[in-house]
Amino acid sequence: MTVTDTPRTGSTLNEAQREAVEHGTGPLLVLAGAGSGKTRVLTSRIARLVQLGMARADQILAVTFTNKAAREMKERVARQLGYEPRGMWLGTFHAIGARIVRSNASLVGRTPSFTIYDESDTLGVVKRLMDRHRISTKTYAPRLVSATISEARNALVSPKEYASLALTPLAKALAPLYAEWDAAFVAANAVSFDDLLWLPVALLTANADARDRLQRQFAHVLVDEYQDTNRAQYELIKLISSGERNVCAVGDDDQAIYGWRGADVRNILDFERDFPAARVVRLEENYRSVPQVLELANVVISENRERRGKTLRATKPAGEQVTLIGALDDRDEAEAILEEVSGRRGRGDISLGDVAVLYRTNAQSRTFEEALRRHGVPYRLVGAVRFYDRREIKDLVSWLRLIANPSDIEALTRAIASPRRGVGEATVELIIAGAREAGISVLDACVNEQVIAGARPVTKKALADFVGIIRRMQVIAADASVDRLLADLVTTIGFVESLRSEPDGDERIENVGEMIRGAAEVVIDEGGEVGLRPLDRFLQQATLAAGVDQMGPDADVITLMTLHTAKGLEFPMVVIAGLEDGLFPLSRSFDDPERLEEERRLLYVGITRAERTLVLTWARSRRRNGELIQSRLSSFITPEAEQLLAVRQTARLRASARALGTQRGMGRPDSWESGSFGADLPRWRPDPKREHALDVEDQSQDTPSFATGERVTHKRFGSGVIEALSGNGRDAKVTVRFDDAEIGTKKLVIAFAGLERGMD
DNA sequence: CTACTTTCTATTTTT
DNA sequence: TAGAAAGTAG
Repeated sequence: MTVTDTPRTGSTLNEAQREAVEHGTGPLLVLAGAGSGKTRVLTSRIARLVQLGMARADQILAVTFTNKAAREMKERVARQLGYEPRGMWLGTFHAIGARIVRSNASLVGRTPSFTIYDESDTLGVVKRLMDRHRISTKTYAPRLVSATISEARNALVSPKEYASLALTPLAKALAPLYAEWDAAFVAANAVSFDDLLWLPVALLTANADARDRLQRQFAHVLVDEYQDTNRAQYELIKLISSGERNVCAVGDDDQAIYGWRGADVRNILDFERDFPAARVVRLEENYRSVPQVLELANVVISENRERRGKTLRATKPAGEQVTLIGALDDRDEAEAILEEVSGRRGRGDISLGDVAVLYRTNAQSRTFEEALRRHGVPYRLVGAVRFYDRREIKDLVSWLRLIANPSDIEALTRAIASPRRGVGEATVELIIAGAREAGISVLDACVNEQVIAGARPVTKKALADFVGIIRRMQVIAADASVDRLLADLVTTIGFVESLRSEPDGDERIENVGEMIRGAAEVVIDEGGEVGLRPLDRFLQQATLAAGVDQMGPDADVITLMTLHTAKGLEFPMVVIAGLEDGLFPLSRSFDDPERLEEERRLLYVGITRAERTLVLTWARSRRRNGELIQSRLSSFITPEAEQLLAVRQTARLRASARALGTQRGMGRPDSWESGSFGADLPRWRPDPKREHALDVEDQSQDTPSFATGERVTHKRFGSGVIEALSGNGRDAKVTVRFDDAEIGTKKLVIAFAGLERGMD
């Protein structure tokens, strides 16, 4: 597998690419269509700046979204220069943010050994805050609370502003909680993901010295995937670059897929307004995909209204037509995909390593995994379960975190319970509250007589032992390597023994070994940052490295991943599965045009990953959350799009449709009976409005037929959108999300609900 | 305090 | 369906 945008035209740049690379000073926006060589432009530009002496390496800041993209850029710059530049700041937004926070730690109330809290740690903070504010987790789900505050942070809304803007009951309830947000994190000497952006922005806004220093340091700022920047990221870039104004932003508004995380496409749409006199360069020549793929991509994305407008031009010769396969259910879909792959493999067209199966939700991967395992086809699943998310690994990381940062509350609650040592929830809460009141670290609180006065002697003993181990490890951590430290730790706490008695114990023990080995191999890239223990670097690396980054070396195996994860990658053969209304696009986006457009961009991203072969699939019924739901082909496949496709259906879908037809005496066009396998299959045009299988059954039962995404009206609940269908005949049910938020989502038996089509 | 059972509920994407 | 939360027994 290869990564991103490598033009196959040799070493020369095309005219637009050269214009971008050779642009001198002042703001530059590169609108780079998929596969148009944007990484190449970025790296060539950096190399050129350095080579021509326009900037020293340490005067360049280059920001990406993923570690993988950062690593890729680093390698390619080095290759083009012929040596590895020293002192360049090249990393993800979050890594750069962490660096800024660390070098100004005391200004934001932290020490340089602060912990970066991941999502679940942050959720722990939220739960504790909710508890303290007497907000029931039943009224507001902690996840919702966490997401709401995250949204505010990413939009740079301070607790004060939030309180004054609070209108909804949720916002009003949350305002006092958000007011204590910073204190809670300061107490734990921790920082959330969002705060890795928020704190640098706050710091650079308030502190002119720090701002001047960074502005003077960076003569050139380059930003990759600019369309996915959120408010905080945008502001950070502006703050750092307003000195020299040499900003080069590269992105593609058609590939903006992170709106749900606060990204704002307007950042790229309004670039010229934000950076006056900006030069804009468009890269529209695609070096990646066959024209058939690009044509489909163009047709699909042309439905979107909010875009700068750009059409990909193919440079490759014509290839294979894009295929659309309808399947009976998700298992049938997986089998069909395997057939497509093995057929082409048998002909020698592709190898397994050339194939990626992309899907909307992680849950879909299971069916594929089962099918692949059944057939003994090797695969790799990217991104779903991160190594560091495994329980045993998280436990060990918690120990390490507590060694590095004795104030880390979330780490303490985890580490103290693994292995079990007779200290329970009640005692832990006592310690946390005590630490807060006394203004001491949670670790110190464990052995503070006042704090643990109420605990039983056995518990006190257990606590003393626990603290003793951590203190001993702290001494070791001062200069030992992380793998040494880990090995010592694992022995001291008898971790392996404690795992042995558990289910899957062997696998977990195996993972522990892998972690120790991994720690030994972690290349600590100092990047000019000094004065930190190996432990601190290791921990940051562990939390900021996501699934994609752990993608192993190329192997001849099928790759499974979500469409989001696939951004920036390319494969000779791509399968996009689950093209059904309600799944892709997800039902939640049906009534929000902006969300729907984002979903469509996601499909565009998926399509443009394919170099030669693209297969789209959908299943008429699918198991979701333990229930069989019926769907129709995604409305993203418009009639115009469908004209570009070779449409087929699996044998099982045909068989079932025919059976239904005869059984119920429903006639079908003759074309259904012709052909049996392969490319000469009859064309079955699934009319998005009418003919899908559920209709056939339902009509015979005299119950009205509905489809996901359809608008309906209920006598009492008003109008809403159908999210899912389940059961059949008399038991057929619909899940309807009503417009009235108070009513929410309800599951109704069609036969009794008296639903009417459309709005009232 | 822990280990077990039962109940509930919520389902997107991730740095 | 699976994972978390709540409840129960020892």
